[in-house]
Formats: sequence, structure tokens, C-alpha cells
Amino acid sequence: MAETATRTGGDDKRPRPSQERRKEIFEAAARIFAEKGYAATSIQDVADAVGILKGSLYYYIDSKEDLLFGVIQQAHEGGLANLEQLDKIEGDALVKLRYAIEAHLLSNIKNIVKIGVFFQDFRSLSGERHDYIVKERDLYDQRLRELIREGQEQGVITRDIDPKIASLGILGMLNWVYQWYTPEGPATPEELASTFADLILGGLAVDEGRPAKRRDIGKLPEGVPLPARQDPV
Amino acid sequence: MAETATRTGGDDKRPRPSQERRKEIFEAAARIFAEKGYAATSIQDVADAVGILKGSLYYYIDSKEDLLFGVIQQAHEGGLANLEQLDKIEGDALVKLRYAIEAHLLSNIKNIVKIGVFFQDFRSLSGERHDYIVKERDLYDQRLRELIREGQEQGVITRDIDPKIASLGILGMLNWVYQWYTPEGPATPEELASTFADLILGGLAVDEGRPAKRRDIGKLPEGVPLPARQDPV
DNA sequence: GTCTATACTACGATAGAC
DNA sequence: GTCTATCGTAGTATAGAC
Repeated sequence: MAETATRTGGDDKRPRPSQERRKEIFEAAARIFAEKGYAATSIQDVADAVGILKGSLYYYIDSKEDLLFGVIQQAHEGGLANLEQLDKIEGDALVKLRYAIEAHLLSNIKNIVKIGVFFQDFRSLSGERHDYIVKERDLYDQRLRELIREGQEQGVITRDIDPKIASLGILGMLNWVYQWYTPEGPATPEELASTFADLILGGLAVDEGRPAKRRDIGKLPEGVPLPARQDPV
Repeated sequence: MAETATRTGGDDKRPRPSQERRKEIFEAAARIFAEKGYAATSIQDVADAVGILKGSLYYYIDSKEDLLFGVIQQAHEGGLANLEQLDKIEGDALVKLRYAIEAHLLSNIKNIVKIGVFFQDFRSLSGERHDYIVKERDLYDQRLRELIREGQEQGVITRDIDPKIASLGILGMLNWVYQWYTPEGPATPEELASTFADLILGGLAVDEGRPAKRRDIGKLPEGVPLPARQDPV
């Protein structure tokens, strides 16, 4: 709890120089990991990017994996904030679901670099750290599933669709963005968020006027062959 | 064109021993790449898996990247077949879209191991090979987009939704499966395929009985804060 | 906090015997 | 077609000077 010698005062919010360097290092790591992948990135690459020698990096970290874990943790924190907000929303499950979708997508785009590292490379974390991240990710899926089930009980979401499957589909749609999003793309993050929400809510919302079961929309003619099972590997 | 000494006859369909070994090697590589990632996999790992020494692998390949390219090409071929089938379907854009979704998902699951390698590691391909794969992937997206636009012109798909954005969302939903699918999961591939198609078609199909614009489903109350832009990295 | 210098290991790839 | 043996490189991480 003792102040370090470099601290200037009790209420000084500015980070100490060493903290700025730390931040710089992790942000460089995030950028390079996102571009080439964690395993293909060397400590040398990161050191070069911040302009110090690779040996000097070990003043800030104990191992290369510390860099990865730091980046992934930051990516994860962005997502957590959305879950907390969700419980403050007033409205039925459809309103909450729209919020969850738009907030998740916007936050994925806001942190696109770190999110890319998260999804590409969290497998490279070892034992304990890996399990921790997987557990947190599952929490997110659980909450989404629950929300859809609530909507079904409220009678605003169709019972045609299994909440488990729907939530996996929704997450795929929202998490895939790191594969294609660039700020130069034709749509703004807000447009993307609204459109994805429109698409999902249109698919889930109960609509008294809808004449057909969803399964009958675009029903395939008899005898159309679909790919059979099993991986030839 | 000359027969090799090990060939037994002209109409012998069985692969020569060397071809079986080749296949075995690429399948082992696919499995290990999918599990640990390409960059984190060593030639040694693959050699161990097939029970030969690492030097011996170079009888079959010129470089480690040949293994990756082989696996990714096989993954890609599975997808191509679906596009060809699509043009033979009779029906409106909704029917074709349902086919495209179900076939794409089933084929992703069928080739889940190689598809995982495709999406995780195609970035590790160098120059020419990388560009080739990216170009082929874009073709797929183009076709889907076109299909949605057709549906809008036929009046069976809502004009509320931008085909570009919708196709990216759909592909995300379908391609994300490699992140979570296991044969032990609660749903069969066919159930997953139908449900995803139901969800998407329900979201896109024009429905005269639907009272509200999609944008109004679950409309957020005024003043609810959504995440702001820009990556803090 | 960054540098020089280096220990140690693992990797991709090749040459040539069998 | 697989083996033995090895070359050259590049990687993570550490020790100790400044």
C-alpha cells in the first residue's frame, strides 16, 4: 500500500511513466497478435514495435503468454460491461434482446483488435487461464439463452425455435465481425448493429399476423439432396 | 502417363499405398492444426501422429505450408459443391436461400475439422495462396448477397434489410459453428440447419400480416446508452 | 528501465545411406 | 519410402552491467 517514489501525489490520476510504457507494450502486442496470430508473433516483433530490445520486455512480463492473457482479459472486460447494463433496461424480453445485440456488436467493433486476438488465440492460453476464459464466455451464452426463454414465457418470442440453438446462432453473427469488419466498410457500426438486431428480432418475434410456421418459409421441394454427415477426415 | 510398378491394373480404384499414406498425413495434419493451430504445430507433431520420422515427411511435401494449403483446399472444395447445387434448385429466392443455409451448415459440420483449420489459419498462407483463398471466399458471399437481392425483387424478402449486411450476418452464424460444435451436443446437424434457416428466413421473409417495421420490434426506450466507438488500443 | 551478452532449446529443411 | 545425421536459424528466457 506504500506510495512508490515516482508517485507525485495522492489524487494524481495520470499514470506513472512505467504504466504508460506497460500500456504501450500491450497495445502493440494486441495489434501484432491480431495481424499475424499469437504463435507466429515473436517477442522480438513486439520489442521492435515499441522500440526497445527484446530482453527489456521481461522487465514488464514474465513470459510471452502474459502478453496474450493481458490482451484477452481487456477484450473480455469490454463485454462484461454490457451484461451489467442489460439488467438495468426497462422493457420486455424483445427490448432487452435488442439492447444485448446492439451493445454486443458495438462493443465488439469498438474493441475489434483485442476481440480478434481473443477469438483467434485464446486456445493458446495454458490450463488455468484457458479454463477461466472459457467459463466466462459460457456465462455470456447462458444469459442470452435465458433472455430468449423469458421472451417465450412472456409470449413475445416464438416457441418454434430452440433458445440454445438461437443463442449460438446470434453469437456467431455478432462475433464473426472480427473476420470482416474494417472502418472503411460501407456501413457504420450503428447501422450494422441495427440491421443485425432487425434480422434477429424479425426472426424471433411472435407475430399474430404471420400465417405460416417458420419451418414452412421457403420449404424445400421433396427430394432435394442435402450434404450427408460425417467428416471424411 | 506410364503406369508405376506398384499399380496392379488399369481399372483398379484402390489408391496406391503411397496415396494412402499421403491421405493419412494430411488428415493427421488437419486434426493437429485444428487442435493447436498451424503455427503452434511442428512437423514433428505430424510425423509422430503417423508414426514416421520428421525428415521422412519431406518425401511427401516440400514445406510445412504445403500441409496447411492441402487441408484448406479440401475444406474449400466441400463448400463449392453447394454453390453448384444451388443453381439446380427450383423455386423462389426463399427456397433457394433455405437450401443455401441448410447445405452450408451441414457441409461445415461434415467437414468440421478442416473448416476449423480454414477459418483459424488461412491467414498463415503466403502471398498467392492466401489471395486465392480469399477470392474464393468472397465469391460465396457475393452469391448469397445476390440471392437476397433477388428475393427483394421478387417481393418475398423485406427491403428493410441491406443484403450486404444480411449476408455477412448469415455467414457469421453459419461459419461460427466450428467454434462450438461437437457431435456430443444436444442437437443433430439437421436440427441445427433447420433452426438456423427458420431464424434467418423468419427475419427476412416479407409477411403481409406483420404490423410493424422490423426496426420497431423491441424498440429501445429513449436515452439508453450504447457503447461508443473507437478501439482504445 | 534499458542495455549487452548469452544459455538453451526447438524448429524447418536437406543429404545421403539403406 | 523411411532412416540417420546434421546444418542453420530463430525462438524464449535469463544474468548482470549501466
